[in-house]
Amino acid sequence: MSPTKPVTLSDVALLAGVSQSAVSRTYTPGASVAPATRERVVQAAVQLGYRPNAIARTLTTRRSRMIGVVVSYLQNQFYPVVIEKLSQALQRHGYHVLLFVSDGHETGATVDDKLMDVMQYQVDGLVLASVTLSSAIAQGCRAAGVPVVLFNRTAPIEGVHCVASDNHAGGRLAAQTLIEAGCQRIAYIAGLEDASTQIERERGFIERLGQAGVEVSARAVGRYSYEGACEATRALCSKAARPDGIFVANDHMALAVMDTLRSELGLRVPQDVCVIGFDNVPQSAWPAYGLTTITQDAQAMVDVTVDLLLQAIASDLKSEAFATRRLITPVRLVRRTTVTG
Amino acid sequence: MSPTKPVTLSDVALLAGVSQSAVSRTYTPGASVAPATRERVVQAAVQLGYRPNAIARTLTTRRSRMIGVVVSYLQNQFYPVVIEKLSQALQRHGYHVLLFVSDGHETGATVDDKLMDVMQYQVDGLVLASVTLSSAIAQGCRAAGVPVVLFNRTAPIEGVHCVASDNHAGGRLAAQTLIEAGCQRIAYIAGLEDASTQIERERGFIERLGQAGVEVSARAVGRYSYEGACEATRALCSKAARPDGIFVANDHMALAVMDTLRSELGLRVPQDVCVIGFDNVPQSAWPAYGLTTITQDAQAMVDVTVDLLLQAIASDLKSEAFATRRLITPVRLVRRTTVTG
DNA sequence: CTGAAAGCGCTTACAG
DNA sequence: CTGAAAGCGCTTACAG
Repeated sequence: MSPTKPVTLSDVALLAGVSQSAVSRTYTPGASVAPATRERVVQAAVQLGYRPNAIARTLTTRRSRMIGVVVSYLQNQFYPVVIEKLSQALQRHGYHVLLFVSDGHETGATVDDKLMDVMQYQVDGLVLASVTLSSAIAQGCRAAGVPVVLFNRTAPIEGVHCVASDNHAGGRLAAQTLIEAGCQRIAYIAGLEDASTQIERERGFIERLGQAGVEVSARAVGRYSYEGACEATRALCSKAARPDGIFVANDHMALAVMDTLRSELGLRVPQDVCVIGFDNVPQSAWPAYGLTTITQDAQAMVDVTVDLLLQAIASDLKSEAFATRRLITPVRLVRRTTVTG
Repeated sequence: MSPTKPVTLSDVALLAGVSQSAVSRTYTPGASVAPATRERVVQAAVQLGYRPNAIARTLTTRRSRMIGVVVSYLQNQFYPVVIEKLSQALQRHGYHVLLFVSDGHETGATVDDKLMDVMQYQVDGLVLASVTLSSAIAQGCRAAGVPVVLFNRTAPIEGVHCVASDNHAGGRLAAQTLIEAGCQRIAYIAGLEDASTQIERERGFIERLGQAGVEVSARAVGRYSYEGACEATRALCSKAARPDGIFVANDHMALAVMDTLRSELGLRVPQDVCVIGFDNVPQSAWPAYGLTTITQDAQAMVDVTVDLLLQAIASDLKSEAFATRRLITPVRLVRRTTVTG
């Protein structure tokens, strides 16, 4: 099983008795090759077991057909779902994903450094789906000439595209749902303080609450992690007047909130406290939770992202200008069992 | 924001007033460059914002420092965990992962075809963590000269390495646990019939049961999916003598089994029926489930995989022979609340 | 439709 | 320690 040395284009040309150009054109869609020539090339190619070298092609065409995607916390099931859909959508267009998992514990500088590695692979585009990433990096990548889209996140950076759902409207919906359920002491569990998604959801929530003349009775920070959300729940419920309704910044944390409420604090959901989340991850639908939540349509977000990327790449190719896009996907309430009414 | 044309090595050489070789050596660890030369190169490089082109380097060195990883079903939380750990371990060694998500619904030929795309990117190694993949593909990739390791799976293919946990011992442990709990009618819910992992777990299970003089009272196939497991549970419980103990081929399905048992069938776990899974995914520890399970140490499996890959790549470099490895990671019981006793 | 030639951005013997 | 040159495997004007 000694690795045989790879068959190259010129090997094929030799065997087929044609020029390298002819072979190359045979594998370039739309190039002009006589049927007879193509036939001989193909025969030689299969005989030799020829596989074009995508790396060499990248060097000459300056197109790698690779998209860098950066994520951080895969425990939150929203991200695996996104990776799966994104990867499949990209594959359908002949692209592949170069994955980069940023470790949440590292400092910004380290992450940014390692991310620059990804740039060295000449990715044709970059999707940043990590909340913890500095905005500087997005700017840096864009400056390097690669289209970048922030996924499930926004930032007012010229040239950096964003795809997110309507977090503000979602926050409002959550508030309304809790109000209509008759909750009196409404609390909020935040994600990471400076995440745009977190900020928008909270803003919409507070705004709608305010319109009904109610204020958030308590607030804790769950940092987007399961453990953090458990702690936040304990903190909230140790107060004098425990909340009877909680909006949690995402489902992943909301599941932790429910676990803590029921198993640790002996409280019933929704009888003692209503819980509403955001994202609609697969587990939210599992009977053990039946979480009422605001749906974020991952498929729509992915489709929009791929479309955007493809357009941006095409524009780059023709050196056309391509305006910065900030795309917002609609959101809707999914009623299950964790909010009364 | 017009994409500036990238700075190349020769730009740096020009500005620094040295040869390309000098610049190249400055970025090649261990190459001999005079400190003064290096200094001038580095200065020119930062001034120009130079980033080495990993694609060009790959073409000359024949090492891409990319590892292809193939997965299929990311709903099963075991895989996101693996991807995260694998990606991070690889990054630590200067490698990156080219991800390929195979769609479970496609036919083998289609998948294999698309997988061959990944090969065109000259990956230095391949880890196949998809149950549904044909073994032919593993063989094909290996023949192309790339080290391949089957992850969480085994196959007796010369030259194809395997990393899996001790599924047979795990199956035995599950049987023993159910027997000791006093279960009388013990059932099994299988994954995908022809998956090696599925087969080994079941074999160990049946073997240990046999030693205690008991037989599997019922068996259903869950196909590794949540929905499949729900159906399997219904099928099992519609029989005359419903099982009082179930070993489920993995945790992802076991959670579905518990949901169906409790919410749909109104049965208590473990009072009415004991449930034991395999993998120890994060959700199994969540209070809503508290699933008793056989732990598969993902970190250990990943570490072993990376180690193996690195060794195989190094051997290839020196054109040394490298014996086929089949590595088995130990397994252990994690008692929580779904089995009595 | 076809081929010869240059070039993509690097690395690596080979001399010096 | 350093540089000139060849080469990695492809694509792409440019002639014909």
